[in-house]
Amino acid sequence: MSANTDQEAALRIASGRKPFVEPLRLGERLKEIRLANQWTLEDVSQRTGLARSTLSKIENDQISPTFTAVQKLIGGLGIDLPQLLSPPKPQSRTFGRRDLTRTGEGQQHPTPTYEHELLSWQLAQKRMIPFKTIVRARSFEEFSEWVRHDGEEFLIVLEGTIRLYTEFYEPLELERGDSIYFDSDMGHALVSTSDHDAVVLSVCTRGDAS
Amino acid sequence: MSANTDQEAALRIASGRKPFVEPLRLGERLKEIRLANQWTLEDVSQRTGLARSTLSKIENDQISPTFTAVQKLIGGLGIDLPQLLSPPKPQSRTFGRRDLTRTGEGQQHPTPTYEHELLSWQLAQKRMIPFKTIVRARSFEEFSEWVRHDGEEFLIVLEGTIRLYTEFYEPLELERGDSIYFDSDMGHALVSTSDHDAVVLSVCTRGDAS
DNA sequence: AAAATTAATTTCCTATAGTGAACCGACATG
DNA sequence: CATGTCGGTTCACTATAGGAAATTAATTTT
Repeated sequence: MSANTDQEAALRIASGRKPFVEPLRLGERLKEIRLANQWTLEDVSQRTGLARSTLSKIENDQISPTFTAVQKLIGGLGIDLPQLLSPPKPQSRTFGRRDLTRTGEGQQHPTPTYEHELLSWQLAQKRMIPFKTIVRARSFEEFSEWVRHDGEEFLIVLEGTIRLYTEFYEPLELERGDSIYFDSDMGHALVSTSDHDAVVLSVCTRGDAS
Repeated sequence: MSANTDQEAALRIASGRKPFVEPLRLGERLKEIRLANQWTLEDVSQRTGLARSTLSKIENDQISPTFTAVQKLIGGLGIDLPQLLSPPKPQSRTFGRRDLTRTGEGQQHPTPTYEHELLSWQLAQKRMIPFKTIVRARSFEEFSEWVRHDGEEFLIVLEGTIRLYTEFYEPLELERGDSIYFDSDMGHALVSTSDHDAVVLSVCTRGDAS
């Protein structure tokens, strides 16, 4: 009866997947905030304009609130989203999260020029995004635009050799084992200079605020 | 026809409340992100598991996505909530940093059990610390204490096979190509289970305090 | 202890989010 | 120009979130 957790769990089991600490317990957190302020469901209902029953169901993970409902919550309770989402009790941690990804079991994201495989994708709230990329492109001309995203990126060549183009600099030839660290809001692009496709591992930082 | 603004406004007036929450146009922002990456609705559908039609309606503020839908969005697009909610960023820097490290040219830090090679060590002010480690240890007994440090760690096996011990969990056997992401304040330790030394690549987050 | 009070849950119904399929331009290609 | 096909919107339908009221659980009152 829990909102979407069952089917997801089923999926996870079906696909032989493991641990995963993921879905941030929004309901739990809401209840925590409510109790901390000694509010009753009725109080919160007054403040947010949501029905008591609805609030109860949200707290018990029986429904997944619509985004407008979430907005009413944060508006009515005078909190902000990160507060509502941040997992309860960040300080006194008595456990740790971990998420294993076996070779080839990442989340695949194919594009014409690259083939990305997102690693550790089952773990939410990460500060880094790791992924493997198969580099198909063979010439710079295949790109219409620079790749560009906030933050920093670390990259190491796992297979083959590549040429890394970056804005403001000369292209670099990277061989297997070579690595590079750069500001990823600087335009960049990769091509394989091997006869076969090259494989690189990247780790990006993720914009914070939480 | 707009997803929630009308009723919310009415409510606010009726209850004499002040508008805390900016009426953040989630749909608009989503479309922005989608176009910035040159994704079609179909692409996003693939990544998130949401229907094309649903995405279209979200973008046009015809529906208010359920929170599980929002989670699928941020999961599938590899972004986080603040990013999805905050309006576009001022951008365009006029330079960028980069630091190349050729194979074996990192800064060496030998210890009895591990041999660390710090990568991109010439670049200061990084948000991530990448390094290669040659794992010499062959049994858990060689450790007197858990390794433990603030933040998060991503690790992938480059050569050989290892066993990863972590607090709170069972040990894991990792083969070449397998990777794992974990909270590094949770105690952890590595041993090689190959006949030769194993090599792993790690990336740690850096505490913003230091 | 029964009755009254208060807070959370559950029920049952309605409103709406989510889906697949059909539908529309806008561009190709023959 | 017919004929694809590609990206997006709309439609008809199903699944589920949200609300009003009944139910349950726990306290307090008399």
